[in-house]
Amino acid sequence: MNKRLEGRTAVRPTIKAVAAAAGVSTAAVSQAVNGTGRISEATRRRVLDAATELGWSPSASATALRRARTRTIALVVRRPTDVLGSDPHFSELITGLEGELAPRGYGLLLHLVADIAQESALYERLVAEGRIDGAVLTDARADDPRPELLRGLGLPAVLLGSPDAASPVPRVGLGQQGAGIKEAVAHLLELGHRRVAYIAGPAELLHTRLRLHAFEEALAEAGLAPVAVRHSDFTERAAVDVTEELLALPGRPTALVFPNDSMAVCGIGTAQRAGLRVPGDLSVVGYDNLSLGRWVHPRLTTVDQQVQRVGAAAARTLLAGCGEDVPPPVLDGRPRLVVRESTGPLTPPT
Amino acid sequence: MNKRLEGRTAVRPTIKAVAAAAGVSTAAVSQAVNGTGRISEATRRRVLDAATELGWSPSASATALRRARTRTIALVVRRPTDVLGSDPHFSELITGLEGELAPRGYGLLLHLVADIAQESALYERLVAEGRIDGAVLTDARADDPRPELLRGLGLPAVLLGSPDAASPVPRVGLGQQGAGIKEAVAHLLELGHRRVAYIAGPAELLHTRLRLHAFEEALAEAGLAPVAVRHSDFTERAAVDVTEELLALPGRPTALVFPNDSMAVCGIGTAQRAGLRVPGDLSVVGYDNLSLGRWVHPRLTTVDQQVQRVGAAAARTLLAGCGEDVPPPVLDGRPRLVVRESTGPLTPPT
DNA sequence: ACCTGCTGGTACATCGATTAACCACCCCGG
DNA sequence: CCGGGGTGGTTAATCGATGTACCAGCAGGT
Repeated sequence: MNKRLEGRTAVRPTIKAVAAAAGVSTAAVSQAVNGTGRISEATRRRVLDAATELGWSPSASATALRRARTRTIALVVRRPTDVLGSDPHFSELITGLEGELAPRGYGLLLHLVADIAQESALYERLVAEGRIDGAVLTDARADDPRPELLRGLGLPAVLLGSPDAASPVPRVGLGQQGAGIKEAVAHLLELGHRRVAYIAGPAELLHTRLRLHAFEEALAEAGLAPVAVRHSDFTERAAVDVTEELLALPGRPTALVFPNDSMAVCGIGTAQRAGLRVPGDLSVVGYDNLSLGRWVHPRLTTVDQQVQRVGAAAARTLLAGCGEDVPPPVLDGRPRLVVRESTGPLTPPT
Repeated sequence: MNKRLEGRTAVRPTIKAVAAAAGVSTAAVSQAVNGTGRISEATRRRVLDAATELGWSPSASATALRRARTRTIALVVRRPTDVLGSDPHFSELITGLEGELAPRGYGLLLHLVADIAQESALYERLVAEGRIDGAVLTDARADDPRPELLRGLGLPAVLLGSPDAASPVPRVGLGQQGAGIKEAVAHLLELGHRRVAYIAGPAELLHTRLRLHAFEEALAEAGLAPVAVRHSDFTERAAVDVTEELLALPGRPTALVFPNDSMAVCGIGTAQRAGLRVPGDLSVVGYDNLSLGRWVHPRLTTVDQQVQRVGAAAARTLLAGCGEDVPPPVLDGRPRLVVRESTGPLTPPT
């Protein structure tokens, strides 16, 4: 209070201070706080009181050093395509993760990288420095080097994506990944569409393949083939370019299926600019069920895949891998189509 | 290689192993790596070689314990309104921060909280545990308790917002915060609009006040007053509700100014659904220059405030506060209007 | 009286790195 | 031949918490 020279940094109390205040040894404090060892209820209470009195929490660095546990999980986002910005995916994922991590004292370390090589190098550094206890891998790809890498590094990890496939690390995701797209195609067919085009994500991503496969299969079951299939990099720019190209096609598609909602919204804008009515002349389907889609005009028909719940499940799996005692994640359900206004039957010009 | 029982976790090398490999003491290794002490160039190289050979990096926990420095910065996001998801703000901010933090070995610890009380409690815990070296405070409010709190805790911090005001912690942001809105109003007036309404953010946020004030001032200079001013919570839902209300007003506004782009997009959708043409019957201005806005129909007129650059500047300021030797941030410029298609003169129905 | 067993603690080594204090050695001038 | 001053390291204490090994004291059985 009346210290003349208030230091730049307030000195934080250590376990010693608490021990002194409670009149016990530091070992006793440790045991009282962690519930280990043999400590009478009376002294335990005395210690805890002293701790709150002094505002003491065990130093994370010291505990981490001693226990070789940092209570930190890494989430690395690749951003050549600025997935973080354009894709609501990540905010929802983070929300889901945090909901499970925070209550258990775990933190989420966020990093951005340019490509998968940088990402791998980053994991190696983080592990070498002992900065993290686990990692969440997003955007599973074919021949993904990361699961093998992390297994080799001995770092617990989960890979987001279809839970079916075998993998060096656990996979967490809704089952029947293709179900949403199949539903979307069925919906379009029912509306009378026969010329449907598909805008896919980057070819190297696993879910791109799964969904594309589902799309083609669903069409094939009706004896149809896609008017066109284009791969994209998830950017809004690509959405516009591809849409323009597809709309210029002879035998123009009457329905477009996009790999995410922001692209779908841009696709709608592009179609409207070209003088087409949505859905009168063109139906559009998105993916992810971004909240924005509920309010644009026309409201977006899209696929919901409950990213937030997947995030929560991923966190639990990871915590279990870190030796934490958590209830096993339950993840039922599958991606589901949400029908709104951007899909409909073709209507003659008024 | 031929170990029978490969442990779950690969044993990471320590400084001792490196010392042994290089034939020196651990002190020498430390000095070689940190460039401190007196070490000959020859042994230094030998040590560094041994380190890379073994794939050793100093343990973050041990270093943190010794140096009382974690090389971690906290970013806490309040999400009653899911700012993370709806606002591109955060992705850009994170991008800007990471660009400066990562090259210096700093990490970004991300947390989500419900309200400012939880946020304060979180800072106290993070500091008590010594988990972070600094914090980025977003969404400055009137009577913000956080700067004072963090100063009291001795934690370096920066507050994003107008750099003018005095504050217990440095503030980083573009100057002339109101400039963008003033430009927007001037633009609307020039287009002939006289009935302009303003949808503001939450009243307690500082930038809400600044912008609102700029808005009212700019109108007043032309001898006008706002048709209406409504506060909102940044959600898309609110955008729709407020827009519907304003459009039902007697003496309906001919131009709407929104506090962010996703709300503006929703506002446009709402107007269109009500049968209004944008911009023929209603002009709409957003804020943030979200990339989506470039592609919707009509393309969104908005205000760009270079969040990414602000993020970079914030990171530098913070790093300097942590004793890091960084070039001082330069942050010139001011928010600027980006005119696109969602604003225009009123046009008679065709 | 003496051993056993239990309760409730304490002393000390340890995790991995940093750093102040110290020292061995060599060169050189006097 | 000896002292002074570099050079190039080493030794040992330390950061804060944890956990093993140990010990004091006491009750009870014989």
